[in-house]
Amino acid sequence: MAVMLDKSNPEKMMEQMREAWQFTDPIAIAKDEAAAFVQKALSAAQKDGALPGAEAAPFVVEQPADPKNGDLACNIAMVNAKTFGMAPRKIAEALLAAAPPIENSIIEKVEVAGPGFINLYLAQSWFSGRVMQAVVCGEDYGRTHHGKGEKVNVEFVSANPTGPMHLGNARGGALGDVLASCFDWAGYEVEREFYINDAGNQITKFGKSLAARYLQQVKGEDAVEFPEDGYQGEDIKERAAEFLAQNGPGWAEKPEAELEQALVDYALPKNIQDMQDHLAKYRISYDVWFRESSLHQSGAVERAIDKLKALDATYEKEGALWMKGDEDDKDNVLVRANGVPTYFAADIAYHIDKFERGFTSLIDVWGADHHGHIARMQNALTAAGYKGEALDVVLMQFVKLVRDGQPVRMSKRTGKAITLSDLLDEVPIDSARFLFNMREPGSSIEFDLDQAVAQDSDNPVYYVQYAHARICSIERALAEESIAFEPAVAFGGADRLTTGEERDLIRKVAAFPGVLVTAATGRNPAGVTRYLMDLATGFHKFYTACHIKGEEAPLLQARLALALATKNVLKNGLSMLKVTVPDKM
RNA sequence: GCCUCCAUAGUUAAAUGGAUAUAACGGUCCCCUCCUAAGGGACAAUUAUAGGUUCGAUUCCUAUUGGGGGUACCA
Repeated sequence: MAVMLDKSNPEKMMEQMREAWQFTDPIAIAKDEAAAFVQKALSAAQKDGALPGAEAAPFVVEQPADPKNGDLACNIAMVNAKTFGMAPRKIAEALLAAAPPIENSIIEKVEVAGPGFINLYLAQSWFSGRVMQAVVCGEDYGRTHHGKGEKVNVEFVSANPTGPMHLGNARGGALGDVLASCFDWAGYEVEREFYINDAGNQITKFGKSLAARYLQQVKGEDAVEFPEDGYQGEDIKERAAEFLAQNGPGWAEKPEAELEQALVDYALPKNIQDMQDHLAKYRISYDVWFRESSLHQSGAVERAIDKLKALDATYEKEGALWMKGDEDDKDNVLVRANGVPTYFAADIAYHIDKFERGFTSLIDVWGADHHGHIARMQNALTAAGYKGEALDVVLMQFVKLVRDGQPVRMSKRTGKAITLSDLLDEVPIDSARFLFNMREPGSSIEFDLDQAVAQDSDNPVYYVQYAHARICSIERALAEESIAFEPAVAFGGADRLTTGEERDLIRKVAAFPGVLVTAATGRNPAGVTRYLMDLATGFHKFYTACHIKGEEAPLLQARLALALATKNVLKNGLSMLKVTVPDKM
């Protein structure tokens, strides 16, 4: 990280910094340096006999929750109390006695603390560097090469095209889309995908439901019985009515199968178009819309079944073809006794297709009700000769809508179950996307409508956006006094950023790239929203404690640099969430 | 029954096995002569129960209690 900077030429200096720091995770680098420092101390202490020669247990360097315990802390002494047969504090002291010099390193001070932690304090130059890094890297700040370009497929929403999308799809949409962004920023090559279930049982049921509604509208409500397991929704009636208006009542005389097919051919593209429109309004655009029907047409489903047969993973019983389960997992039907493959069989073929398209990691965002499907999918993929564990399912718990503290089930306007489209009519997109990503996928959400529509600080998204608007406001106030940002002066003055508020904010700014890596690898974008709220808090505290306008040049420029660094992080973070980034509020 | 996820302030939620368990909302107060008070600050309040592993457990293991989900030739 040592860079020879040309301070006489600000442009060149910025370029040099960018080259040195772009796509790096400063916290990860600092941890590595700290670990190397401890490792050297260990070798030296063992060599001169201060510590026994036994092989040391693995240790970690982490960021303490409270900065008064250092910027970084190492637990090596505690984990080796047994291996070395010594008290942790004694081990830590022996290590520090043998430690290499810290001059010209990012470490400023090291001490033994608490039960035997080695606490490391980072040098002011490290803090200054982090401010400048976030400024010069601009809209790329936060991006890393962590994923090394690995191909990741994120499939989410994949709602049935037989009706409108519901609240679970709203959560899945926000979650999957932002998770995909996290992979992108963390250096993976990611594709967003929607799987359209345009084949199989539910389409048959769709056709029968449409036909029954059509015939009811032609012949009268009581003349035709509606199928018991049919789709009850109003949208089915509406589609049937549209078809009737366009094609007349003549279809009532045709064979039922023909009528059903005609209705599906009419309604399915409309429903798919609606889903695409609503998701686009929700700021989601997919790279691939994959049709289940294409797997049946191309023979991929048959090929998948043949493959499993050939590998002896199946057996026949009572006229059906069964897939053998794992020890804990039950056996499942692949091909029904009537010769029709199950959804499960098509899904196996679908995931094999993803592998064959070159993805090494498959992420599926599913509702919690699909939980039982995970193990059998992974087993089936393994049985078919693929890496079953490369399929990673993010299970999402349910959404409960709440207004005035009371659960809401139906829309006031339509009197029907609330759809994604209803929600977006009522709640700002910014709110919805942010709030659905505040909770971890595994915990159920109480989505508070009052909070989501609130235009004040009750709404977390405004709190974060306000921090950005405040920084823009500072820039405007400075511009009125004809003060512009001067990087060289800022860099020179950055060693004055030593107050608690300034240092806390710098630590948070430096954490951004690592937060995105953790969100991607942990499949948990909630880390990003929480981080942004934390960053906004850090900025608001800095804003209250440290003035910019009116200070003398070096300090003013250094603090302005910190504000601009924060602005870049807020902007990049909110953009990832596809939340708007206002200059003024 | 079996499988699985969950249980933390009044409420909703944080905490890669670490130091005094952290925030928001709600409650009671305080701060605009100052770059936006959509902000900042103070106070009170929490790990379901019983064991175990560990130098150290909200976190891991076992049991119990209480919730969600699954357990179809549905998707």
